[in-house]
Amino acid sequence: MTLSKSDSSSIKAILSEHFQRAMQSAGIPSECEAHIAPSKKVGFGDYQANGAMAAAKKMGKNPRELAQLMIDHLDIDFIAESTEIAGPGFINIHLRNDWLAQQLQLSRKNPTEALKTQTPQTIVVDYSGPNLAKEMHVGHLRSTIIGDALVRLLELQGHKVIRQNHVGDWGTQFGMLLVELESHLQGGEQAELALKDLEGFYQRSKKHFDESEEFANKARDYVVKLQSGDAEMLKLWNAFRDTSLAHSQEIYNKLNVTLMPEDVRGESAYNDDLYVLVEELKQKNLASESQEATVVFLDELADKDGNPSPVIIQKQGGGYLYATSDLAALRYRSNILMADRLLYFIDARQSLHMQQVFTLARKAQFVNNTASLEHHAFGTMMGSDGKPFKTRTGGTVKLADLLDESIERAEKLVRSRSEEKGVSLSEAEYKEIGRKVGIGAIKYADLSKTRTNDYIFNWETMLSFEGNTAPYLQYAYTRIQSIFRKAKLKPEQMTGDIFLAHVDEKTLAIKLLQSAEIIEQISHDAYPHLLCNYLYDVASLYMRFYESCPILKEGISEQEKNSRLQVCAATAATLKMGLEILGIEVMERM
RNA sequence: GCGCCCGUCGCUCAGCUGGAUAGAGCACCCGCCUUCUAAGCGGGUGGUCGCAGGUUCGAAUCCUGCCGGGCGCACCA
Repeated sequence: MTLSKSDSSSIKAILSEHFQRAMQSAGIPSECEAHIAPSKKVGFGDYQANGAMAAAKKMGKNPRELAQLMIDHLDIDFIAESTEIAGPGFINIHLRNDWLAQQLQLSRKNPTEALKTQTPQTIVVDYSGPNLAKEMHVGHLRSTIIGDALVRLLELQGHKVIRQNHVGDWGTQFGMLLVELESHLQGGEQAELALKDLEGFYQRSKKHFDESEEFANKARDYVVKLQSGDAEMLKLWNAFRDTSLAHSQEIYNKLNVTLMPEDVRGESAYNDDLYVLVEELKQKNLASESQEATVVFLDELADKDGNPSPVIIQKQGGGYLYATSDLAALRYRSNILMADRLLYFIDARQSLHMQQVFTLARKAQFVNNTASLEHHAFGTMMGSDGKPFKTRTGGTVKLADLLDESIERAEKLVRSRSEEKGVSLSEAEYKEIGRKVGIGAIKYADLSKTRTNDYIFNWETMLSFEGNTAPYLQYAYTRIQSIFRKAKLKPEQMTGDIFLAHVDEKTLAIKLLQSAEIIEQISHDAYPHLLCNYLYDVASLYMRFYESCPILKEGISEQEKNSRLQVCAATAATLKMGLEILGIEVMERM
């Protein structure tokens, strides 16, 4: 039998299709599913089909007998060496070693082919979005790295991905910032220098605003001038914006995040759309005046008593709010960027707001009917006390400081470990490894937690170098590299047949062949922790294989050595690909 | 008050489109380095899955109600 393209996508897909076919021939109603899943226990085969019980229930038959009937109609000899019925009607499937070996060999030739989507889409991803008035802090970490992981994953699948960094570069606060900046520039100072400490600059201008009536009045005046397009103001604003954006870019570079200056499209970009947008909403009879503001009442989000949910789109005095610019951005992304999916990686506290904006955009037909609007919310980073992560003195933790501390701690750990082992690396190597491990640890600690939940930040856990951490995965990778160095071979050059003789080889091979399933799932649900868990499984199974299957040692035949080296190469490739999706770098040694 | 999220070994977290004996790391105990990096591997101790009902052949997972914690609910973003 020849396998179609979709057939070859994953073990699960192949088994599902064949079981479905068998169930059909066995006269089982088509709405019944095979429910194929990897087995959780060693004794239960490699995969299992759990659908017989539900189908038997529906048909009023004995589940074990029905399972037998399914097996009788099953044609999976090419992939499975045996099947057996267990318990109330589980079908345990034992996969063929030669088939797995062959699949692994195929995947070695073109590792990313199985990941490619059959239906490429245009996907706009909104993430990071810092407020340019202040320095980036820990609160920006999750949006930035989760969004970036999804962007990388979707691009790997072959989608057209458009990054949108919706920075806060507009609004009343810029009045006071521009007044403050102007006084610095008039004193002959360069913008870069004046804004070196962005946080301090913000605090000082806030202080002046609060304490000086004259300063405050000037600030209000500057806002009006800026928003009406005054050239002097724009020049000042651009100086501020450019400097602040450079700060963010520095963080992105350090974090190994793919956002670039051209991905920035901030609130200011929609300034000219806001008036028009509000007028349109009025004309469509969606917006009305209420308590001197312009408000849209959404019946779709009404409470129990039927009170509609209010969304203010223009406040008293005519100012616009973030709901208004979010709507403008939504329309731009759907109509101009032609997005099939619009992904938002924003704090869970914005859930109601996002729901309102999405509902309103649909109602006003600002977005294409078929476009998928998705808010992928996430929880908060907490300190060891279970409260939002703060400095010892209760202040906001700057992202730059957090990253620097992590790099410093990681480098120190790498050095002390090397000294213990008597290994000595060059100064440059220590720096590079420290950076990769430090950044990797901080990102992985975050990405490996379920996105929607709050999580507790802990230096010791994430840099303990044990368990489900970035360093563990990086270490597994370097172990493999070390073998190839010793064998004087290159992983990518390995060819020839693979044999899966040992049970630990087989288990690892099955796991390696599951990467496409995982990637596919994450592309829908946007849960990077699934990838982390998968990679941890891969690394753990590799470590086990490493212990039980000697590769370069005496008494190993050339054929076996070559086969095992290919298993190593496949593992390294999977680890590297997975870590690259997460934006975590690997190294040759550590 | 209404809405959203969460409650799983001592700690940090998986598992939640219902499936077999609830998993992992840390901590604790016992083993494994003259051979591919011991930042590793194997084994063990430890859990009435917040509580109570319900649906089901089967519930940590679905439904209802409580208890406990976090967050959000009109002019900041």
